[in-house]
Amino acid sequence: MAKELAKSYDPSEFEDRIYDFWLKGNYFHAKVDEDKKPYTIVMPPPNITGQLHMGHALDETLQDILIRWRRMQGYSALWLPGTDHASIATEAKIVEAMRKEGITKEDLGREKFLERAWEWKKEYGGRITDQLKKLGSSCDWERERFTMDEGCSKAVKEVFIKLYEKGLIYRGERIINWCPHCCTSISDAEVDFAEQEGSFWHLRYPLTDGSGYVELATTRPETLLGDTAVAVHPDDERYKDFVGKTVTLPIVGREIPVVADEYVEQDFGTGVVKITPAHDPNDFEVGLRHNLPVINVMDDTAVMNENAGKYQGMDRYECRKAIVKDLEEGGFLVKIEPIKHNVGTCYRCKTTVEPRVSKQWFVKMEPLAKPAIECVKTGKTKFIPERFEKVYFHWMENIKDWCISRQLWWGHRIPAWYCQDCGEIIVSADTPHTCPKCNSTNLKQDEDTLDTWFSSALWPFSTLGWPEKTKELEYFYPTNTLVTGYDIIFFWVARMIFSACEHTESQPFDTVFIHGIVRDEKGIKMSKSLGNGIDPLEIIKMYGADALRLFLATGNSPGNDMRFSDKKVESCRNFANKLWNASRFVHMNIDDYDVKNQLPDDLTTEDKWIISTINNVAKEINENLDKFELGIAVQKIYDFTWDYYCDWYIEFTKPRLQGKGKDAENARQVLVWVLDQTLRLLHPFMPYITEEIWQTIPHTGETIMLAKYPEYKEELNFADSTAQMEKIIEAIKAIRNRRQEMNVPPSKKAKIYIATEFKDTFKQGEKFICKMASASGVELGDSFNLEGAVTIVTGSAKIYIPMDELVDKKAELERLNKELAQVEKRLAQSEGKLNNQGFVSKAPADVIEKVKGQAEKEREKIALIKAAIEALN
RNA sequence: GGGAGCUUAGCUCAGCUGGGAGAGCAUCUGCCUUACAAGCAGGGGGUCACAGGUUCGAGCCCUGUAGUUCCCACCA
Repeated sequence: MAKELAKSYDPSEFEDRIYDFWLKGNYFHAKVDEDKKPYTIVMPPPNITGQLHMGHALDETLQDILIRWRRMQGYSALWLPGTDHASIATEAKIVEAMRKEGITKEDLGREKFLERAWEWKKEYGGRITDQLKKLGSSCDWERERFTMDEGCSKAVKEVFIKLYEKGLIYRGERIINWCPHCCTSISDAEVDFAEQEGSFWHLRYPLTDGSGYVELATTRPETLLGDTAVAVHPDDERYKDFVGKTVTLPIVGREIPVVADEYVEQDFGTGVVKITPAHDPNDFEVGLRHNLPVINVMDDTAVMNENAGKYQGMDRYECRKAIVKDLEEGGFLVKIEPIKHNVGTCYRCKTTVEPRVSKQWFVKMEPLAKPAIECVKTGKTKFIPERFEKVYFHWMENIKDWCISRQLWWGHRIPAWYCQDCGEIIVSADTPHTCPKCNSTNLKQDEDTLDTWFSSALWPFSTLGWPEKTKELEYFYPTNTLVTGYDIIFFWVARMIFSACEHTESQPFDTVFIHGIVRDEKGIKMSKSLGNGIDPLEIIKMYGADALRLFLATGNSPGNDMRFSDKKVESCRNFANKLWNASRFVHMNIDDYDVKNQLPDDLTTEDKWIISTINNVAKEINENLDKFELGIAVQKIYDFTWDYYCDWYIEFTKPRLQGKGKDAENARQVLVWVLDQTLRLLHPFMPYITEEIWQTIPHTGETIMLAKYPEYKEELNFADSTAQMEKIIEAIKAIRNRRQEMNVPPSKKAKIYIATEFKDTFKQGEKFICKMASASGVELGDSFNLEGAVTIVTGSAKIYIPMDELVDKKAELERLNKELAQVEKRLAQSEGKLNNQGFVSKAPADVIEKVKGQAEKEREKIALIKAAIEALN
């Protein structure tokens, strides 16, 4: 550790060194310690394909603040890190790399492909965690996990089998969202709706008996090939006679029934809907109700299949064009109407999703959702801010079954085998060798893997050893705080809650602390495609991790988005520099002495004032942090450091430090003690700079990370001294103000006369007034009669500055009159309240007292100003 | 269609349970005062979107309106 501080603040000089120091000291490691209370955060695992972005930086910063704070408070604070295998994203990356080599997944085969994937993971999977370290994240790296490691895989199998045996996992033919690009099913949550320009093709389907036709409209004419009915509303008078008849499907020539179904809205369009059960979720339901055949007309890549007749082999959009052309030629096309409509797209690749009937595995959600709703309703888990609970309830209460199978190779393979002889399904953790039903050995495992979120849903407990009853699980679980963005409440938070309720009979965490997203300077969401992302690592290089962290913590309120701003990060860096220089000042004054980091017995008024102030700040900060008001908390330390410690206290010590005796020694001790407290308060927010400085000042302990977090102590509360110092500061400010208004150069000193009843207070403040308000001397008295002096009135004193030659009498009168008007206005307000019966009878006593006091002061001030005006005239 | 957030200084935003509006940046003025010009001191700048209501008292609570952002559902 450095013994002295460099001349200027250069975070790049020490941040990496400090992080290594922490790692070497093993300070991030949380032990099962029955003498301490546990505090646990599991990190939302970033994708192994990920690159650190501002969203991570925010998420990590908030978690690190909480964990460092609790650790300093004496908790056994565990921040458990890890990464997610991200099946779709990772598989896509590897397939893409292979494509460049000219090979496909199929060329390679499953095993070889997985070998490659694991190679890739080995090579790049740690990149994101290395980047997290730059932020100063104090995660317990010894406990780092991966969603596909042995333990997590075991948990996944356990859960799958448990749910299957309970009948909560089933396999069935349902309509699902299919991504033709990723070639896999995706869950409802993974579909993004995007508004697109499209068309309404109005078509005529002739009645088979030749008695006319029905007109209907579609946005996807190519699905006509899979139509198995047209539907009308049962009450629709217009089509009453049509129900039961058949129409002949244009081009195809298939005879399909006209059915009546409540699903159809009479008022929309013509009131007739074509029914394509294989390619539309609503139509699928209609099909079930009317026993309609399901004709799938596309293959995995959305290319028309053998059921598409002459269109076979065409891409769905090619087919659309061809069909429209044929319909037009056949006289079936009435008109084309341009429309804007929402189209489902794959959240990973943005390809338009094709709804499609397919055999998949599902989780039956309703029985799982119930306890999960209860969990939040009863407050076992609460959201911060609370409004997100509404979002959560709405989703949970309207939940549909979860499609969990994916046609991918990278992921947890579904632990189900099919007997090739009798069709029996065997779900088992270990590979079965014979069919329990027919004893056949001809078994084949399901080819599919599970949705990535299936394993992430178990993260809070699978990472602690579940299903084993480990001592870690016993001690650290349920976890305390989950910190994440509102954008993954459905994907992840909700699923963790119902999984925990089902499998651990407990909430996974007691608080979900939700934050917003970091937007760019213009308020636009940062995205790869727009190229407006800002790389946190670049910002760290430029300003330091502490500055970035301070920026992310400041001005950020729970659940709200924030804008990135270079300027703000810069001003945060400036704050770091301020702290750095204040510390250098302290060093200048202690390095040649043997200074103890403890408070002396005899404290001056200003010592008591600064001690009392930071003592109360500590109290408020702990309260704010308890309520997850991180932004407010850090603002208070910022203000204390800059506005109290630097601007005033350090200045107060300067005259004392000139001296040699006990007073100077005491000042040195208080300077160090308050700096130490400040560094501790600030440490969770700005860990690097606080450690770097702390190591250079007198301290006990190895690291500030394990120093006790300051808390309020009654014996350090000095209300009287605080009131006294406030009087002096008010006077200094008032004098400075007047001097500047009159353009008096700082070099010109003037004697100050103070008429006050608080003579002791101002006697003590004399040296400060001289130094900080450019006074050559101070004279105290009950009243002064000074011709041509400038008069300043504060709440506790009347101050005169005799500077005849500088006083512009007219301007001075003007100023005094202006001030008089202001104070009179104030007084009118105060008196208005006091004369108001309602106020006097209903307002709380302390408020009434306060207003009375104000009115009193205002009257005094008015009298003084009037006297000053009198004197000038 | 349903729901949520936001609207406060020129800009970006804080403002915790209702009790005399704040910060950073920008701007203006004066300062190289030996920790710091990444700084010091001081100033100017606000009908807290609008309209009602509750209250002794509203930036804060209630109702409505407008603008704006987002989420959910999805209509063929």
